[in-house]
Amino acid sequence: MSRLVSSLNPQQHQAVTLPRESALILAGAGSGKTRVLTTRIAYLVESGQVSPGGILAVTFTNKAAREMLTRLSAMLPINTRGMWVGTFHGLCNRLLRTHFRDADLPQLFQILDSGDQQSLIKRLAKAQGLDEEKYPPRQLQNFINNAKEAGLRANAVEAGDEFTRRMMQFYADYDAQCNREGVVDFAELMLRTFETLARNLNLLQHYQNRFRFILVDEFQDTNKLQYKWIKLLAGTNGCVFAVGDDDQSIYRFRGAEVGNMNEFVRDFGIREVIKLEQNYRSQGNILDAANAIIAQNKARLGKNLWTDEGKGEPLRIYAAANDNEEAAFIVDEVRQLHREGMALSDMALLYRSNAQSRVLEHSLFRAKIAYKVYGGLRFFERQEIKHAMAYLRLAANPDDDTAFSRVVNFPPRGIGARSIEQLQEASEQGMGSLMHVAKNGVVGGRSGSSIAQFIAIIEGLRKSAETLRLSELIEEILERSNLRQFYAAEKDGQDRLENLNELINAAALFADDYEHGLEPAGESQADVEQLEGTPEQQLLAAFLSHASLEAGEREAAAGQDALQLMTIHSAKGLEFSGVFISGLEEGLFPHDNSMLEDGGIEEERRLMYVAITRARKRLYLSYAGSRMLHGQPRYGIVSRFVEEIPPALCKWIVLPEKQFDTGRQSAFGGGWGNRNNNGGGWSSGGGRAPGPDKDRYPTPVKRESFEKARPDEHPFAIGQNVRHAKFGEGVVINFEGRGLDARIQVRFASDGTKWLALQYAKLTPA
DNA sequence: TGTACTTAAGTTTTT
DNA sequence: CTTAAGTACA
Repeated sequence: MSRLVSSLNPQQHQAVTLPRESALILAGAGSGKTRVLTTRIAYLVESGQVSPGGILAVTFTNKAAREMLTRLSAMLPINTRGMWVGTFHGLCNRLLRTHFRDADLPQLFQILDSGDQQSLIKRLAKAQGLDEEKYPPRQLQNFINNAKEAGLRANAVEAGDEFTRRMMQFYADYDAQCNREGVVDFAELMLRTFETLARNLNLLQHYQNRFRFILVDEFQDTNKLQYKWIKLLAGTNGCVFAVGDDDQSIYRFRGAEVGNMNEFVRDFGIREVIKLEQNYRSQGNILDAANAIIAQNKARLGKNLWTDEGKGEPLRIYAAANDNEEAAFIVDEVRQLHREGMALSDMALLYRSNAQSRVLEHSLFRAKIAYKVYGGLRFFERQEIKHAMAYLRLAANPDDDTAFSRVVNFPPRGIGARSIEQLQEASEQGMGSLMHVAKNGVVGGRSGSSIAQFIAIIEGLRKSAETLRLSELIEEILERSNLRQFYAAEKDGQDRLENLNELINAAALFADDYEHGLEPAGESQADVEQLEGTPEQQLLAAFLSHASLEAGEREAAAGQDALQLMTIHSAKGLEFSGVFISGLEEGLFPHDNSMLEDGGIEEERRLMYVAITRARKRLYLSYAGSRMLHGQPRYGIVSRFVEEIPPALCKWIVLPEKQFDTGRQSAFGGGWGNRNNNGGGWSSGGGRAPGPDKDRYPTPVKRESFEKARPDEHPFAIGQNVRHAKFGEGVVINFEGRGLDARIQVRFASDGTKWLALQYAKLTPA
């Protein structure tokens, strides 16, 4: 016992050893959050307060769940089998599989991923003759998911206007269709579980009694429904250990409600909020910068990170003339750090939006620096894998229309759009699923026989599914469907073939784990209802769930030492010795779109906070005076977030060969160091803010660029910094018209982008 | 049915 | 610029 808690700091210790009462742990970045969570579980089990079966620990990602399990098995001598540790959706899946009858689901219900969901919506919208212009599938999907994530069924959605009423109707039809097919989408997993428990008192009490301790990771990311779900399971006597960080709440756009933290304090009568503020990751200057930035936010619970490890190096800031130069700078610094012994894999290059990776990749590629981009397609999202899985889904559930539509004519077997339409029409007239009407011979002629062929393939697979091993079944799918032959004949099909073979491999591995009880779908005897069906069916269902719920890493091929490229969002939770935050320009980061939303800037600022706190030792911030965006140059000024960092923590990098002149500040680089001419001070500090050391780093002007950018007929240059009497400072980004009609477009630091009539606008060079 | 061209749009993402 | 999705045509 003492072994577990002896090396914890006082706050961690307090959190881990709390008596049985609900608590909120405000865990700052790098404060040992996962450690506290897992040690708490180990402590509870080891001190005999609960048996493993009484633990429910819930996370958002499979990765986090795996990490927790790995750490737990290292801490506890006993096996972790009886514990319920998983993602919200994984745990819901587990509950629904066990209680499929109470949930009104077929035993082998399928899970639709976002792509599947969208194709179902498209199919349905088309069948209803819904105007795609007025009701874009994407919007319908959002409407449905938002409603479900708020815990609302179609009949509960308030519809004030005709438009909403129509979407509500569609939502109802969509749900009906899902029920007919026996499929559930992600949000449905949560909502259905919630409803099943809420309406079945026996079941609810069983689980409320069972889960003596509920632990929630990344609590700030929970949506309304997830919070309701937690409350329901906790009941009146529950004990919820919620760990989160409001300052790292960056997922509002997908339904996360930071407000749940305050709700939680109120609903559960939390007496004390424990703050973990000691940081074990970053050096002092980095933490000071993070603290200073996040302090600008008003809506906070309040927290300040500290370390006893010393200040470390200053943050390095670089103002590039353009995106290419920014990339070149990063390449040089990465090289240098690598030479000094920092592993490439210990460095991250972060950006706000994926599109920014292109230029960076280009430079890295030319410089022959190994890099890895996160965020690509995942294994189970690949086209060829989805096709193979569709056959597998039909083997498990022939009424899965989404799977049917995907492969009825793939590989092409001469079933045209008209035939598929006929099937769909028949299906809508209440004649059952696509497979069902297909069997009834709705389509005649040559297509009819092709369809019969397809049915025969599926029927054969269904038979095989009863006897063959999973990997053998997939092997058979590849052969009988002609998928393998099809890709073998395609000119670029080689990779796809390899992936298909990998699928067989993955299935074999999965089956192995499953039989050894490593996969949670194999239920423990403690549960109310035993799983039914043959072992083969269970395994098949588990594998299909696995494919939907855990689509695989978004990581490129692993192994080699490589620089890590990713968006700031995907960097959350990770740490690196060296971190580059690129593209720190107004409009890009904070992103333009965020400025329209209420609280948008604060969310962007939290994103900046997350980015900064990824760094252990060295942190670079860079921005570019101009960058190509959508094929056009876009001129930017330095992000407000750079200005919010106390200048004393920063060192401005100016490359020797870039020192041209010490004249007035330019323009082109969006400020090259001194954005404000306040006597060398750099705006935010006031007083004796050091900013760039002028003796060593004269403020450069990049002449060539400056000259090129100045159209003769205008008094201002594109890229030039200007001052407006009312709007303050900004940068000229465009012109329109000539003479008295000429208008000038300026991106202001505080008021966004505006078009001004050149004749009237009182602009002065800044 | 498949290929070639046009057109529009372009934050962030897990399950 | 780049990509995805839709349209026109052989």
